[in-house]
Amino acid sequence: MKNNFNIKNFSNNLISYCEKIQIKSFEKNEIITTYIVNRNQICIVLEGSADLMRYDFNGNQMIVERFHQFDVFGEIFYQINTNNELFVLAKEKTKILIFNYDIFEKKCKKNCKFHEELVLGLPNLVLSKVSDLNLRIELLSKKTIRDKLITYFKIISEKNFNKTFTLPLSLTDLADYLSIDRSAMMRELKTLKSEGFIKKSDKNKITLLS
Amino acid sequence: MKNNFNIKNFSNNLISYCEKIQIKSFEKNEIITTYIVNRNQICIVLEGSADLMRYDFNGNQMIVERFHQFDVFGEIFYQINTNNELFVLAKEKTKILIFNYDIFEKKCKKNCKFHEELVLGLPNLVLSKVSDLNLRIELLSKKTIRDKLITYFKIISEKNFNKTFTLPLSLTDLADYLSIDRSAMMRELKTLKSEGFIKKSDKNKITLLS
DNA sequence: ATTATCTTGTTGCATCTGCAACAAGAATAC
DNA sequence: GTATTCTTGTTGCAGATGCAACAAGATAAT
Repeated sequence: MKNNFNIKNFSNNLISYCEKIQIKSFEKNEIITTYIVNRNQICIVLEGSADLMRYDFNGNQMIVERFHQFDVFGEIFYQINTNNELFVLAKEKTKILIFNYDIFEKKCKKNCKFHEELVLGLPNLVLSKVSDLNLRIELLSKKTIRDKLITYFKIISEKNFNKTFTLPLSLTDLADYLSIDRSAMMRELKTLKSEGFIKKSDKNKITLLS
Repeated sequence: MKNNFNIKNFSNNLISYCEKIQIKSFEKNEIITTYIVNRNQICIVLEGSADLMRYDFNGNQMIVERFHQFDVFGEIFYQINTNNELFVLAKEKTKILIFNYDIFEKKCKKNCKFHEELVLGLPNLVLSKVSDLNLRIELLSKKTIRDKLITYFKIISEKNFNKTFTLPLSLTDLADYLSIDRSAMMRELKTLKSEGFIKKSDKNKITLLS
């Protein structure tokens, strides 16, 4: 976006550690962090993926949010405590960049370039996080499954500059993302297909026709 | 939150203008900004309120987001262009702080304190924006109107440290915020009342009983 | 003071959607 | 190579929800 910070290069070039920034590795199903203790912690996924999980008041466990490479997360983004237990679970072997929000205010002793780059680069990551959240809100705000799907497909299609595209999510995950029942989604998908709005080749390859 | 930047004091003390930061006033129904031209513009509501509006593909106009005092907005938060025309409309007499994202990189000529404070303070505003968005996503993700309402009430109640609270929104606006049909919401409200989950005195005063 | 507008409140109805339950194919683990 | 898990696909059904339409009270505008 606006400046040329690139988290990928950044993490690749990370040789000499900054004392305020850690990189930790997690095995599948390990807890990366809980959202009770680490109020000011910010994390960035370097490799792998993780789920933010909640035990809600009925005791069911659900996925609140999914984090993939270069996503930013942390309790600092969840100021309002809904009394739910939130924690982040590694979905696979995962590498996480961990630091505290105070890196904005306090320079590290070495005054390292690494630290400085992160401070400059983080805003962009947060901005793109906001964008993602806004996008999801747009989708969740649509009242029907049909509208959710059509809007989602349009966006993916525009992103790929192509009417035909492979979904970046499994259909199961897509239903979760749109917060709709999977079977109801499959039904609507079938209707959209039969009405000629979309074509569905393979499993997750879709062509917008309208 | 983490540092003691306070946008309220900040804007009150704004006497000598920074060349990179503007304050503009708008009358009711004036267009504050469009989301086509001003890609890197960031705005903060100082007084009044405004709506982010969209003309969607069916031609209907709808409110995408509502901004109140000290809310941050701008096209920069909407990276993915859905080909919709987005613009921000003043709902009343409104005062807006306007600047460009590049204030992060480029200091102004005067090197003024004002500029510096904003750069330090903006991250907090954005973080609380992210919090708000996450909260809304949590609500929108609930599958039933009942769950949306109960979760919303719990949050407001916890925020106010009180089982009894006055809704910060009109019921009409609440339905919009939760993206549900108002009449269906009224129906559910009545059910919740009759089942003893809530008490509803006045119009917008609610007591959680469960 | 009198409109005009906005908000709350209600109902009937059609249909959309979640849920449960199941089956088959694909991918992964051991 | 076989078992296990995950994903896609399908259906019936009951209940939830959106929509349309209306009425009355509250606010705001002139």
